[in-house]
Amino acid sequence: MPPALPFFDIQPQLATPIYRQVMEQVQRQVAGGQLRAGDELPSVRAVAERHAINPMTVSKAYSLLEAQGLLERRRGVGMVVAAGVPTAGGDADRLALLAPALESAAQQARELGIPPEAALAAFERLLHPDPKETP
Amino acid sequence: MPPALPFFDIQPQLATPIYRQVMEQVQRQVAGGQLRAGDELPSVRAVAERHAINPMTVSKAYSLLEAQGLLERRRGVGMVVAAGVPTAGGDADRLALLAPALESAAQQARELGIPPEAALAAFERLLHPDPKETP
Amino acid sequence: MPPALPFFDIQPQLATPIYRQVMEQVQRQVAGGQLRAGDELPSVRAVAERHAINPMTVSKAYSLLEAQGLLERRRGVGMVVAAGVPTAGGDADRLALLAPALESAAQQARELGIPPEAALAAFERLLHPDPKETP
Amino acid sequence: MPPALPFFDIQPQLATPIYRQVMEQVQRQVAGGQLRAGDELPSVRAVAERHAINPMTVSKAYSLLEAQGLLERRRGVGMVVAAGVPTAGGDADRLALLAPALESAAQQARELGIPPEAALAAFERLLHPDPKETP
DNA sequence: GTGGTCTAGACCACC
DNA sequence: GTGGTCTAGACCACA
Repeated sequence: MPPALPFFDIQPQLATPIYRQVMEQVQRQVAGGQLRAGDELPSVRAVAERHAINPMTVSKAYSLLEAQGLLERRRGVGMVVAAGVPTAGGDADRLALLAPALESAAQQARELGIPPEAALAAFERLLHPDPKETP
Repeated sequence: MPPALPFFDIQPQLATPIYRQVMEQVQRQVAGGQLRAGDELPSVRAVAERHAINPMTVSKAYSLLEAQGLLERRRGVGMVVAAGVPTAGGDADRLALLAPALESAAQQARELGIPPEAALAAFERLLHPDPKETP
Repeated sequence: MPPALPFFDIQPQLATPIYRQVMEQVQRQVAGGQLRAGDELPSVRAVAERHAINPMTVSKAYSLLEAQGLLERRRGVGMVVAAGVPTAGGDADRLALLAPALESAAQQARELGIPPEAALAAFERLLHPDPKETP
Repeated sequence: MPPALPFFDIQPQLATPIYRQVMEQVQRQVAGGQLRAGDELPSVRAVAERHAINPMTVSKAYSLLEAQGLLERRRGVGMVVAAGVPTAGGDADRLALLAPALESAAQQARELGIPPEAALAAFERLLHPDPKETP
């Protein structure tokens, strides 16, 4: 039982379509180990109501993840993380998933003429967001 | 004379539309100082042929940049970086342009369960890509 | 240029959802060689109008086939059979695609107590449907 | 006494709903003569345990067959094949029940470009599955 | 012209 | 309760 699933972090104003935001977050949470084989996902309707979006949008995300083999449909129960999925990807796998975002950021830094040290410092600040949130 | 413009780095398979890839790269190169007021841009036709994309796509990007005041149309010459454009943004400005990419990468790293040090190390490797390119 | 694409054979009254009927027919026509790498598919709107179904239904089929790697989206052009797809599957591949249908029919024949010869004869009649259509 | 009922052949991963798989198999075994008027069916609970499915699913199938007049509920005994049911349909009736499956297979063979002889041969192989199972 | 996304709502099917 | 399918229609983005 996943205790208090944080649902998802949906931002409709982004260029990335909502259904893709859902897909990518599930993919990363599976790769990161927050979601493991057999874990249930929040129901289509629950997610839709929570974020005030259309159930079909959520359903689309889930269906595509099912087609990818990441989720399984349990009739009358809902969607669960597929059995064959490794509990957590190796470090290399996870870094591979992060690579595109880092490459894009690095290219932008270069185009902006920002020195590597400055870019690194800014990134480090974002990685340790708010120390006082863990009392 | 812009010394051997590297044209652009166009990837049609990305979700980001091609005309936006062009726009963003010009914007960043101007902000970063690689492109300065008066510099010529490669012709629409040249860019289109080089990357096997539709000339209308390049033209659309240039036109939107012109509407933004970043480029100017010089009769018989082509597009040049507009006169009023500051030679290079301040450090804060440039970091602000980089911030969204870094935030996105940081969020992904967190969701993937990648420790900050590993993410930083990977980023650093990408920021110093190939030492022998600077002879 | 595929000369006079026969579109698809859609039967809304079947239990099989329409989007699956489309998917399966494309898959089989690719495996059978009627559709080859680079061939264009009829546009979403054309198919929808032709069969009086909703464009989204067709779009869903195409999108899933794209996710499978069988189709590619050409921006502003439409969907084409993906480049990496083999011109026609080997005989074994094609028979493998046919197997489930044959197995199901064989099981039903057994359950119905129909002797193999009778089932075979009935099948043969259906495989040579209408000799006078080739004048 | 039905001699060692083979229960059913249930495949939850198929698109066909489980209760329909049960219904169709009973219908065909009655049409084929394997099940005759008065024969007992395995209990709901037994079927459910045997195939690890929900008892309500089996019950639904039985109830629908009862509504069709194919089965009868005998107090304290369970479901039996109804009295009025003909011992076995005529050959034409049974072939009519098989026809849809054969038509579907024939269409698929055509779309796959499989020559009739090859399809027939494959079908024949499946109809004579395992000679040594009849000792 | 092309496909993509999202909505609102209906109805179905399964468990 | 669960997800699936389809519709009608709007609006966007790309080439």
